[in-house]
Amino acid sequence: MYQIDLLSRVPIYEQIITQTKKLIAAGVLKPGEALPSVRSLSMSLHANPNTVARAFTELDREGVICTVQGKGCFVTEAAKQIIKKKSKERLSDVSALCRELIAAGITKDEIIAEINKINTDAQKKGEN
Amino acid sequence: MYQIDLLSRVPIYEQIITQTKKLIAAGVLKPGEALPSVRSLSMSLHANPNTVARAFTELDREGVICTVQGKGCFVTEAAKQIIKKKSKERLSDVSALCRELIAAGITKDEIIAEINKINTDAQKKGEN
Amino acid sequence: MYQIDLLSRVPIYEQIITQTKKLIAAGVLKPGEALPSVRSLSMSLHANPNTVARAFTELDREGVICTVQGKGCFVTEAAKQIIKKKSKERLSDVSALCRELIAAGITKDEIIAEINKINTDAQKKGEN
Amino acid sequence: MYQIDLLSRVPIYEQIITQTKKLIAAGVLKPGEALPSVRSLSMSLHANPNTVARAFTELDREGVICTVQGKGCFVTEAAKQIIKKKSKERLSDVSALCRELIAAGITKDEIIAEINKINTDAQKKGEN
DNA sequence: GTGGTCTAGACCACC
DNA sequence: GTGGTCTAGACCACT
Repeated sequence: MYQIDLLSRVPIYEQIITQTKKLIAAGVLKPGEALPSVRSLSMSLHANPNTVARAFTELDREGVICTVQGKGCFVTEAAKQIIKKKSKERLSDVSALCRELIAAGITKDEIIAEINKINTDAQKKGEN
Repeated sequence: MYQIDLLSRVPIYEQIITQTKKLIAAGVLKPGEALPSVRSLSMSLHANPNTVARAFTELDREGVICTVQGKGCFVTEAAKQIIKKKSKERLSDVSALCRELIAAGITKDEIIAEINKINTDAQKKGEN
Repeated sequence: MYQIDLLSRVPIYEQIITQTKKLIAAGVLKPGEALPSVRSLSMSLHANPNTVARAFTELDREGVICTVQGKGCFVTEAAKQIIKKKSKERLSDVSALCRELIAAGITKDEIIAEINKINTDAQKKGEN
Repeated sequence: MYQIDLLSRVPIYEQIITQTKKLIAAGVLKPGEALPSVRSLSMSLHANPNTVARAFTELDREGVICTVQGKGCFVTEAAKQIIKKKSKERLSDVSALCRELIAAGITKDEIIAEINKINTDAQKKGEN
């Protein structure tokens, strides 16, 4: 289910957070459904249980999942909504990155052309 | 000349690299021209000379500046070209970031609208 | 494992880079294997952790090792290949040095004789 | 007469020393002949007079030239001989460099092939 | 004056 | 535990 790159410079716990959100946004993990346990996930990802736990703690803090002592973690009803809202805030990251490229001589058109290359299949998956 | 945020989570040396490239791309620093000395820049930025030196070393390695022992660091003739080329490679970062947002339910149009907003700002700034 | 001359005019970090490559080329450090940690190596070499870290950063940049945050540095699969390729580029250094000696009156034969002397030593050492 | 690369990582004073020796070995500068003055050479090389003076001081120390106060610097009778002797000592540098390459997987034959590529014209020039 | 290297020791993020 | 960043201040080589 999860695709983690243990060698990436992106922290593993962050990759788990991103992947989990992607799975929820895509409808693979539905509200009320249980996430894999920390122990099983850490084993299948060859990651440290602490690392997985850290990711889940963060997702819980964001309200995307809720942790039930002794039972596991479950996707909240509001998960998709929260994820979309958080993502909207990240439009400023896109903005900042593009500003930088534009300052370096890349044109607006080149950037937009790159974005238009993105497979629209992804849009279908993400649709509410 | 430089605008550094000492409290940012972005490493200072990286900010110096980015800023320098921006100054070169904007034509503030021209080919053949000397950069501020490591010592003077470190003082004006309230940063450590080592931190500035690290940034300059990296810029030298990229071919954007050329270091001359005992004389200083100078913008290379190919600097602008190298900066643009490096930036083009980063279009994939934009793509990856946008894919992520799209997967979370943001539409391409929202992203492109955001970029169009930026662009008009950048055009004004680019007139310096 | 490492043999560093702290008094040499060759920078310590460069000696560490060279030594590490030598250890990999000789098969002492194998692909996938972990290098000594920055801290442990710096202690055993009586060098500063920063100096060792600088060497490892450079080796990572060259693709010879791969750094994993919180876990350590590991020899890459392509390490030997990269090392050999980099060394081939340095054949021009040999050429330049020899040209200089030839210009000063040393004959090619004297140089080649010197190299043949080395080679037999190296073959013995290479059996480790 | 001199060909100096002001941007090279090789110190300028060292380049001047090497070039001077090369000119003497090639017979362009003959024993008893005067070298260009520090002032004129520094101007033609766009180098600092101190830098040229440092090179000449070193050449004087080695016995390759002799400095006559108020008259200039002159090639000594023993110059060629001294240069050749010094160069012979540098065969160990070739040795060290080659050892390194061999340790990295380059073969003796590859190195010798590279050396044989060197234009033998250079040998004629260097001949006593 | 310039940049290059190194040390000592700190703090952070990640696993 | 690991590596990444930064500071403070030193010493050296080069111009």
